Amino acid sequence: MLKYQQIANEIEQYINEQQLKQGDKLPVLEQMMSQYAVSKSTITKALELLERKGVIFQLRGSGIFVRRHNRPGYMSLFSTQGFKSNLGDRVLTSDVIDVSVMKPDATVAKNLGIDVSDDVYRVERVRYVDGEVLCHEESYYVKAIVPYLNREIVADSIFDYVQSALGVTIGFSDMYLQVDRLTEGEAGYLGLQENDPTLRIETIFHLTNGKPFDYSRITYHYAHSQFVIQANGPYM
Amino acid sequence: MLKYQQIANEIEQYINEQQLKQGDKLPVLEQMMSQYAVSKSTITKALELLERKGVIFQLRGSGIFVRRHNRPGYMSLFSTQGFKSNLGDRVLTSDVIDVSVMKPDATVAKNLGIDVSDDVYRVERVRYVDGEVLCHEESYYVKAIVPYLNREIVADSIFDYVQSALGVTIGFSDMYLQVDRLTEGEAGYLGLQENDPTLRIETIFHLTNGKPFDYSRITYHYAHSQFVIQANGPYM
DNA sequence: AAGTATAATTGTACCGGTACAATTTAACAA
DNA sequence: TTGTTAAATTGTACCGGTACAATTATACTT
Repeated sequence: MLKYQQIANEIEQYINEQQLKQGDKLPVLEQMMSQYAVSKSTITKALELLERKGVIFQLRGSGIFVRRHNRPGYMSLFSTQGFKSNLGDRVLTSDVIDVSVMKPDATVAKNLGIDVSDDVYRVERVRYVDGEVLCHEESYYVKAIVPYLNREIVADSIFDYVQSALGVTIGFSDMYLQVDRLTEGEAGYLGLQENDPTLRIETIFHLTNGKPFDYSRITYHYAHSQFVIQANGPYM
Repeated sequence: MLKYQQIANEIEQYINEQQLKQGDKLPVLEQMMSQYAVSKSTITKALELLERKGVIFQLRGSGIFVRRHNRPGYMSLFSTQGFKSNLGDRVLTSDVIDVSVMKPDATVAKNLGIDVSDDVYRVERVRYVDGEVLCHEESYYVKAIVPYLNREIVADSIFDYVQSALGVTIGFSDMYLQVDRLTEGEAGYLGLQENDPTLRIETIFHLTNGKPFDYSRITYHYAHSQFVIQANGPYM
């Protein structure tokens, strides 16, 4: 692991262990430099990472401060989207409904930038947090990139698998949000009524080289999905 | 304006003017260095800014490439949240319902980190994109930080005003998302029916020094609000 | 006590450099 | 042609430095 990532992790761990609150001051840059025995720019990169993550904010002339939002119940939108799993102490489980190889329809092919004759894995799941229904997910993986999946892998974290077993690294993703009403089928999976409100998120995950490899449609249970996004400045 | 911001702007402008598409390659780092006559680290900072904004992605050993999402109809979630106004060519207007000074209730005071005896501005608006109802907004500004507002200012962009006229700079914000049903009153403003689905977003805007100065509750028209979020890597 | 100028603190912008890892291209061999 | 190896390309990590702007603390005045 890179130095600045390692340092960022240690600082975050320190904040959690010491149970620091919003506004609490961290050691100054110069002290961190000597503590971790690295140059200023390395510390700066570590802090920048934490700033983007919403863990700290920096104020020139003053210091480095802890940033915390004040609503414990809310999940980070990105944590439910394959990213860093900071659901805290909450447990994420899945019911696997389908894992199969198939040909994509026109919409799926377009979103994945492939041909309708190329193979994809189709995965359908219902996901739970602490036993409560969170969402229904239907996702498609480019088989040329993810050559093998099974129910066991899919029951756990697919992203951990492709990352560690296949050495595939996720670069960026485009998420499309929309509020809508549930169809009858979806309502069944979520234990709700047809036409109940829902948040639909379609996401296209790209590798670091820009190639799409996963297109997923998620339908959230409106009562069990409260999200937080920590944004930075006018320049985000 | 800072060098790296200026360069970032020029690069983005170049991409738009040349109508570059997803995957198109930009000049290499070294050429940019000589073109703008700055050091490598300055170019790197400019590119990093654009990467966070979702405008480019960089691939070591290969080059710098244009990133574009492929759904023209969708608005960036942050552009409707006071941030960079890249709604493209779409026009944002407002009906001002209320601008008044008052004492906050307990909830508002808590979210703004002030006392119920402190003054706040209350602003209520209905917002439109290209004439269609987008959302109903109710927001509260700490009067100690924003000492004066009127209907004219509020009809335009409040953030531009506080930024330019008051010299106040926005640091970061916490956004809380939730799907729910409309109340009768809200439905009236949005031209919808009671119990129709809606996206509610509460946002707390902070200054660079970490002090909250704006707490707003926005209720979106489900049929006219489609959002895109361009996220970066597992480390966001 | 309250304001005002001054100095110390502290993070950010920017420079210029070395080493390196990932990718692409070129050269080569089967 | 096809696969393999080597070399060139290209962005990233990390170092160490100077200058500076924003904040905070101090000393000084009134």
